[in-house]
Amino acid sequence: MKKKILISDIAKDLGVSVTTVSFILNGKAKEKRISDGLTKRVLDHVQKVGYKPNELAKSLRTGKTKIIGLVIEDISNPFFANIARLIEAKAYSQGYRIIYCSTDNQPDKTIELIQLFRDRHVDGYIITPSEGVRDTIESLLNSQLPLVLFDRYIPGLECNYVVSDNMRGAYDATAHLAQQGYKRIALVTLYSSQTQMRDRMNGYMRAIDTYKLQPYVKKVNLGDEEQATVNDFQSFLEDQQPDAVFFATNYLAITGLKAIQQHHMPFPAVVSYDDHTLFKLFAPTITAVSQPIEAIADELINILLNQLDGRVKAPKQVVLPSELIIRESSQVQISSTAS
Amino acid sequence: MKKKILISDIAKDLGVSVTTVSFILNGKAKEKRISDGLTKRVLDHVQKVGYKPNELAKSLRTGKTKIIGLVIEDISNPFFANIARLIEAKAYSQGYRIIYCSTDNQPDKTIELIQLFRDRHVDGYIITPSEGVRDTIESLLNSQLPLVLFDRYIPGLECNYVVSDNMRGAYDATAHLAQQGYKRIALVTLYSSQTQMRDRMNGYMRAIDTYKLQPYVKKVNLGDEEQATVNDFQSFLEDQQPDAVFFATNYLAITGLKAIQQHHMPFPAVVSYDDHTLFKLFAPTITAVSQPIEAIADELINILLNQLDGRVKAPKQVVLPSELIIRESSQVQISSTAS
DNA sequence: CTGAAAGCGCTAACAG
DNA sequence: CTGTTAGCGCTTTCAG
Repeated sequence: MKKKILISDIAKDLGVSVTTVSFILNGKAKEKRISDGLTKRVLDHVQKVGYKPNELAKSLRTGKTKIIGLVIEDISNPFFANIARLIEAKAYSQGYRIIYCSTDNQPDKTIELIQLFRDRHVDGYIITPSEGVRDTIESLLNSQLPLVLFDRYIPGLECNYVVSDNMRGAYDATAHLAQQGYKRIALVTLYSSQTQMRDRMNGYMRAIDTYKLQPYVKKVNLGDEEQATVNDFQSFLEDQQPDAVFFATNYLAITGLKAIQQHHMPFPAVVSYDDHTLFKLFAPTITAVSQPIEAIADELINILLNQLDGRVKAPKQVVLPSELIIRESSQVQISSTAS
Repeated sequence: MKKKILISDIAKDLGVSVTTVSFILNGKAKEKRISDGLTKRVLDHVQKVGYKPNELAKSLRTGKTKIIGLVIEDISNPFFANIARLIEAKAYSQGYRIIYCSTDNQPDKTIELIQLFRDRHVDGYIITPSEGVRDTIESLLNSQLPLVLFDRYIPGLECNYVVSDNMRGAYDATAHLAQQGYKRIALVTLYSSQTQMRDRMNGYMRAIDTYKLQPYVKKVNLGDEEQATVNDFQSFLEDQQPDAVFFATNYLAITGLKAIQQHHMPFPAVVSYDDHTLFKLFAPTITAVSQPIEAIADELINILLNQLDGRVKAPKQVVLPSELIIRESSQVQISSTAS
């Protein structure tokens, strides 16, 4: 069961040179005009003795690792986990593996992780950039490393990315609430000037303008303890008495729902950016802006693979539409506590 | 920005030998009696020019990759994603990276993935074994590779594992339902003879015996399309008219809840094995058997690190208690459709 | 078609 | 304390 067979062993076994074996193993038999008979003989023997080339040596020699580095905000967030899952499947079918780390959206950690992947010579990068990593990304770009950002991008940086149409999604969500007759529509978002948050804010504001409403914005810290955030929400709800709340991410929505339920306050209308498996099971079911997860994953991996194949392309920047899935939580009229 | 600096470059720069530099870089300065002055000089210079050793070459040379292979059923399942998250953090702090793949619980894929990791010379393995992978695991064991299984184990195989006390958890859940006065308590589980499923079944049956009830068991296929499973559930519910249902996994519970809601049937009592962030927000809130995720992750990584450190240990088999979190869904008395 | 041989960059005997 | 050097296992010129 020892895996000690070397390419030289199999060359010796068959009385041929390692070069020949190497060529055959790397599919260059035809190109190098090696006879079909020999090719088959080698392949059969390799199969029989179960020889597996040492990928490490291969990588050292070729500079290719066949590994993609996935630098993601948080793998335990269903949105990211689902994307990771889809990317993994695609990558796998192309012979690439995934190595990943979660950044918690902390710049230091993100920078360190990217460096780590770089030390490990991953072939390509898929990254959700946190704030303050522009230099690091630029350095990757300068080194011509295949790279694609997602969920958010870095303004002004010529770079592949795949994001959803956050502005439009947020506009649609807010407009929908306005059309339902809600007057005090609040936005709950993060302290963050990343593009996805900024765009959701802008979409919200545009709808507020369109419908001539007043904005009510609550910002919270991503890192805070959940119960603190819950309390924070509750005082916001009490102070501002919104009759509808648009949450800028699904974990904000979840925390918000906790706040609402724990306090047994009148249930405001609710819309979440990002859907969640269970939102359709809630009572009431939760209206959500659903990002096209599959399309995002597809674009990501395609862009990256194209780069990896050396088809050097101009930066590709993809903005995919989100879909507003209207459920009960934005239609219940029981709670118009509007002034 | 080119990262082309070699260890020989820095040796040359400083007029010392590569050995010296290598020793210093690997923390063997003291051991090799290299002067503090020189050590500092080297370290400073390395810092200054930003030299990073090529990890690939290092790995090829030492046989260590500092990578842990995580072979998991499905990274998009919150239970696994959360464990992955915790493992990642621990591993990271010890200088290990994670490389992962999802198996969908398919034997072929699992075997292939393990082989892949092996080719890549990962230093250790954390695996949720699917059925039919005994030989592969044994081969890993024979090769003395650090390895720990979790969520389920392979009966009769002397091997590290970390699981929760599935039997007890299932017993507690079922007993709780019985104590609440439910008479027709159904178990919804998978077609699977893996240990975790088998033990949950056994726990259920023991409670059924204890309380002298009749068992009602529904098995479904993991791979089926969700809507098919939903329909399947519905006919089961109609046929058997259980007044309580114990779901053997949280995704079964979620699918089950969909079935119940879509059909607007009387809401039976519900308990889920595995908790879920949103279960406490449901109406009714969902009673669940909660696995000690942090403890599981801790044990996993500790066992693995101990092995990686060469502290060869006798196989360690850890069974952690689960906790029954009683919420509304197992107490609502509105729907005792008991015969 | 095939073989010899030069590395990829680093570690660690071994010999000063 | 330090330098020389032999590989780790594989790919890939460059000559046959």
